[in-house]
Parts: sequence; structure tokens; C-alpha cells
Amino acid sequence: MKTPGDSGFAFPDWAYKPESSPGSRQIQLWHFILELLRKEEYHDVIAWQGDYGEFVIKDPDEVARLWGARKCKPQMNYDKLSRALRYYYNKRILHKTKGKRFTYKFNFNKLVLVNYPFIDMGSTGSGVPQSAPPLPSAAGTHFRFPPSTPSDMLSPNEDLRSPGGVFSAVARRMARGSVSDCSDGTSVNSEIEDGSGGGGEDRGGERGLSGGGGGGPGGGGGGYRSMIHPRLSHESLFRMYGGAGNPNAHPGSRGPLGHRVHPDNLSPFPVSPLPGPGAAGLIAPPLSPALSLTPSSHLPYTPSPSLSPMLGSHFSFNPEEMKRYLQAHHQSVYNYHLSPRAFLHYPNVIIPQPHRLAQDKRELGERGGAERGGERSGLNSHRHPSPLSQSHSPHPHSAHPHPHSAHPHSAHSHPHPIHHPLHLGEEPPHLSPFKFKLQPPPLGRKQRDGSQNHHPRQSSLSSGSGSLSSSGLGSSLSFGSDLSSAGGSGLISNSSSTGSLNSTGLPKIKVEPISDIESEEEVEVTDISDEDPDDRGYEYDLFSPRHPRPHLHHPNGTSSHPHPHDEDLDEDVFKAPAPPPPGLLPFFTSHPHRGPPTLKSEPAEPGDTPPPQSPAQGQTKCIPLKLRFKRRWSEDQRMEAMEEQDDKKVRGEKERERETEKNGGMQENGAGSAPSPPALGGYECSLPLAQRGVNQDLHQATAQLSLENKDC
DNA sequence: GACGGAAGAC
DNA sequence: GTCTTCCGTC
Repeated sequence: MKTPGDSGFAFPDWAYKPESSPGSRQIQLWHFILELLRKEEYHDVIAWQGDYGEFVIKDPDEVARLWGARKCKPQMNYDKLSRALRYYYNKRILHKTKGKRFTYKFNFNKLVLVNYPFIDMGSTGSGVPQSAPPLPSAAGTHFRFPPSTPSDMLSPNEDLRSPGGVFSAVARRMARGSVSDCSDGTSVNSEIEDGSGGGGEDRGGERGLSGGGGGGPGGGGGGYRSMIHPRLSHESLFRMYGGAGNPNAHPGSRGPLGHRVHPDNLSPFPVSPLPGPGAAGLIAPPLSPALSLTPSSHLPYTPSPSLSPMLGSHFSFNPEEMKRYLQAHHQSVYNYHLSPRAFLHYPNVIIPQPHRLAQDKRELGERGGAERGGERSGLNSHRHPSPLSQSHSPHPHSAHPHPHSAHPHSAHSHPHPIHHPLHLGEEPPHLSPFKFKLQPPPLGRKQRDGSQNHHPRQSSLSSGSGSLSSSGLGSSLSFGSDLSSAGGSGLISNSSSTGSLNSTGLPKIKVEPISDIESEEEVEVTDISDEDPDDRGYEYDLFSPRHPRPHLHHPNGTSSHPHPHDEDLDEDVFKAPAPPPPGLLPFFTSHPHRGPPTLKSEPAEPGDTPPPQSPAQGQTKCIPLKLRFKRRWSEDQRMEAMEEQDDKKVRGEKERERETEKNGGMQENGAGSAPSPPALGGYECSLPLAQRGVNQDLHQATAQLSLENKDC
């Protein structure tokens, strides 16, 4: 009979790692079984037999004893152990080989699915037994079964890319079960470890995984062989998982500030492909759906976001890059889900004009060396440059007939560990004084009306961790910000589609200054409007970095993941931004030597520190920021009212055609403060027409605004 | 021997 | 969540 060992199939490395089972800090039984199985000295106790993945417990009592010793359960016996094994049946990790005593079989597919849901199960190489672990063939990764040949030993070169390389010797021993959990120190694991000194000698012919890598550290039981083929470049890996290789960002090449994505990662990958703390390194950080960074012909420049650590859904963008990107995007703000109307609400956001773009390019070119060089040096270590450009979601330009098809994972914003190196007390000399963060938009009024009691959202900043299916993070993008600043600094909050809507079901942008001294409170004090305390309060909640909103909660109680093309969000128009805290205004103003930033702000109060003087200062167009915001706000209110009226008219007409009775009630809602219709359908129906109307206004407003601001 | 429910520890 | 322990059933 051909045993797995004879066949040259190795069990994946992750299978030997206790960490490979999320949620369990202790070695799991199936890990332990694998430990025994991979060590020849225990082949008289337990061994592979039969089909691939099938093993027989030759000495149940001894296995139970070993297991009991490992777990410090001296009372362990086969009955108990088998009970534990039977629990794997439901998990489909293991199943019983019928008719064969003490014979079980691993379900590799399940193990892989459990541990690496991203792996295409259909990619199992030909000739690989069904029960053998799947082979991500495209990546050249080999699952073999069982493992442990000398060539499989972790080579020094693998240290950087294999999990073994990031574990301490103790950790490795722990991972191998070499270190007993028992406090008395009498561990059978030492037996295992001791006996495994020559453990790699068998299972010859198992080559290919390590590509002839040298002997691994310890030379014992094989430790962690990298699941990744040594020849598999990091880029390949990133491609595999949707990201591009980035030497600077690669977890294996931790820079001075590079965060080890997941020191205790749960996978054999350099970075766990699982979502969560270690996921971002491999998975292209799903951008805010509204912020597709796909390069396109008309978008010569794409900002490279980095993610803030811990805040799984926060991406950091270099403000300069964003500026350029926005300028490049000036013809396609809709694609950005930055409706032109967004600019309407941002008197200080200069609508990019072609000549400005050129000018800015020149400026960038002029100061690119020093300034951007500085940025690079500061950001490289925490930024994922290109992964996004290669793997990010489809560009919004491509009209998606199916609104939900563009960003299948948009709701699962995987955290990106890399963050901006800004530290409190440091003022990046080269960075724009702005910090932009795209955040889930506030819940729309229509939604809010459905549930008035919008309690402050509890922070779900760490919600990025966990299983693939659980995340549901809003994709907040922070530009040129890091987490610490995210904890207290301001932003453009957009939101695009990630989660919430403002009172008109539209995302908002908030522009706040970066300040070394700013605190979370200061951020939260951001005023949105004097006219709408409700909204404002909601803003505080929503835009507080501590309260990102991973998802959009529909009035019907369901929670949907945000999507840039969600019909609910088609009406993505931005409301009034938050004026910056007055005390922070100096940071908020543009740097004279830098020329007018694309995104800039002005002093909130006339009496505040005056911004750099400009010829247009005295003009009425350059009224104090606060006043401008208020005016804009009022404008916005009027426009919203008009829009709602239009919406309701149109909706009413359409509805009337179909449902005359229902329609009548909706029209009675009137304009302005009318609560949203309870049914989503009506809301969605009104969007296209409403947006058309808005677009006209927006175009006008955009033009006006650009004229209005170009002198400021 | 194998299965699986139940309760509980961690 | 992962066992451990106990137990009834087949």
C-alpha cells in the first residue's frame, strides 16, 4: 500500500502549528496527532495508513497517554481522546474510516478551508490525493503529506518568509508541541522532541517544497517548513492574495517602522491570509469602495494607501498623493463617490482644474525631491504602495451593471497594519497639514429616522480581525494619518459607500487639520452644523475615529456592507463638512511655500491666527471658514429640501402609476424634515432621478465653486 | 468500539 | 472554542 509518506505528500506546515487554529491557544488534538504522525519514532503508536490523510492509532492507550501528558491530563484515555476526535467529525476536520478500528482520516480540504479560506480548493494539483492538502498551484506552493525531510527543514533563507522565521525557538517548540503546557515540566512533548532528533530522515523523496533549502534550525522534527515555495516571490504571494509585492511593506522585510503584521500569525504564510491582524499584508486592503485606486488612463496617479494599525479599516494616504489623485480625478469625482457637490460643501477644496493640475505637477516636481523624498522615507515603511494598484477593486469608472459586483470584499476591509509614522509631537515638515480620512458615511436621515436612538457606536476598530466572513468593516481611508492620529485627528470623512449615510443618504467629507496637540476630544468637537444638532451629534459619533461604522444598518434591521455602487448610495452627495477646531487652524492653512494645496482650509474664526495672506483675502469669496460652512450648510439644507421635494414628486408619480394608494401617503411626507419612507424600495427608486437633478446642481456649483475658490 | 448528548473547565 | 469528563446507546 502506498502510504502518504511514500507518495511525497507533505502535510502543510500550518497544520503543525498550534497557531493555525484561531481561537485556540493550546495545542489542538489534531495538531498533536499530526505531530505524532510526522515523527517516525511514534509510528508504532500512530501512523499514516491507507488513503491519504488516513491514519491508524496502533496503540490507543499510548496515544492517549501522550495526549494526556501533553495536556497535563493524566486521566486521559482513549475513550476521552476519541471523544475529542469525534468532535472533529462535525467540524469535518476528521472523519472515521468505517470498518477500520482506530482509524481516522484527516480532511485536508476542511483544514485548509478553516485555516486558509482564500485558497482555491480547486487548484489542488493533479495527482494529489483528495485528502491531501490543496495545492495553490499557481503559487507553486506544495502541500505535502506527510512532511519532514531534511530538505524540508526550514532554511535560513526561509526565516524571513516562513512563520518559523518569526518565531523564537521557544515559540517553535511550543508550536511543535515541544514545550509542554504542563507546569511540572514532565511533558511527553519532550519525548516527542527528543525523539525527533533525527526525525527528518524518513519520508525521503519529499522535495520540492523547500527547493533544496538547507537544514533548518534545530534540525529536529522539521519545525515549520514554509508552505510557500522558496522560489515563490513575495510578489507572487501578494498577487496570489490580491496584493502586489512591496519590499517595503512586506512583512518579511520589516523596516524600522514596519509592523510585523502578525507575529503570532495563524498561518504558514508570511502574513496570514486570514483577515484580521495579519491579513492585510497579503490581502489587498479593500479600499473604501468609493475610492477605487485602479490606475486608469485618465488617472495617471494613484495614491497608495496604507492602513493604520489596529484600526482595521483605516487606510492612510499620503496627502500629497491624494491631492494629485484628486486633481487627476477632477473629471471623475463621481467615480470617487466624491460628488461634485462634495466640493460644493468644501469651499476650501479647490476643484481641480486642468491648469491647476499642470501647475501642481510642476510644484510636485519642484519639491518632489526633498519633500516627497522625505515622505517616502517616512512613509515607505508603513505604506503599501502598489498592492492596491494591482489588486484593488475595479475602477468605479467601469459602470457596473450590478452594483454589488464591484467590490465583493468591500465590506471586508482588511486591516492594514502599516501606519503612518507620525507621532504625537512630530510635525511632518513635508506633509500637507491635512489629514484625510475616509470614513463610513453617517447614516442617512432616512435611515436614522427609522431608528431615532442612534447610540454612539461602539468602537469596532478591531473588528478587522476574525474570520473572513465576519469582518464587515467600513473602509475608512485616512490620508496621511496614522492611527494615533486617527485616534484624534481629523479627516476627510467620506465614506463613500462604506457604511453610513448622512441625512440625505449621502456620504460626508470632513476635513480636519492635523495637529500635534489635538486630542480625540478636539476631533469630536468638530462642528458640523449649528442648524442640525441631531446631525451634528451623529457626526460626532460617526466621525470619531473611535467609532467607525463598519456597516450600514438598514432600517429593516439588516446590516449591509457598504458598497460604492449600492443603490442606496447612488445619491452620494456630501453634506457640509466640519470646520476645523479653531485652535488648530494654523495647521489647517496652506503653506505659503507650497502653493495652494488642492485641499485646503481656512481659519475658522476671523480672529484666529491669520492664514497666509493672499491677494484674495479681502474678497468676500474668502470669508471666514465658519461662515462659509454655515452658508454652505444653509445652501445644503435648501438643496436637500429641494431634492427631497423632487424625489418625492418623482417617486410619487412613479409610485402612483403602480400603487396609487401607497403613493398618496408618501407624497404627504412633504419636503425638508419629512421622515424617510419606511420601505427601502421607495428610497431606492428615487435615486436615479434625484441624482440627475443633483448632478445638474453639482455641475453648476462645482464650476461656481472653482471660480470662487481659485482666488482664495 | 463507536457514537453523541450534556455539563463543565479553561 | 476546544476539549474533558461522564454516560447512555448502538
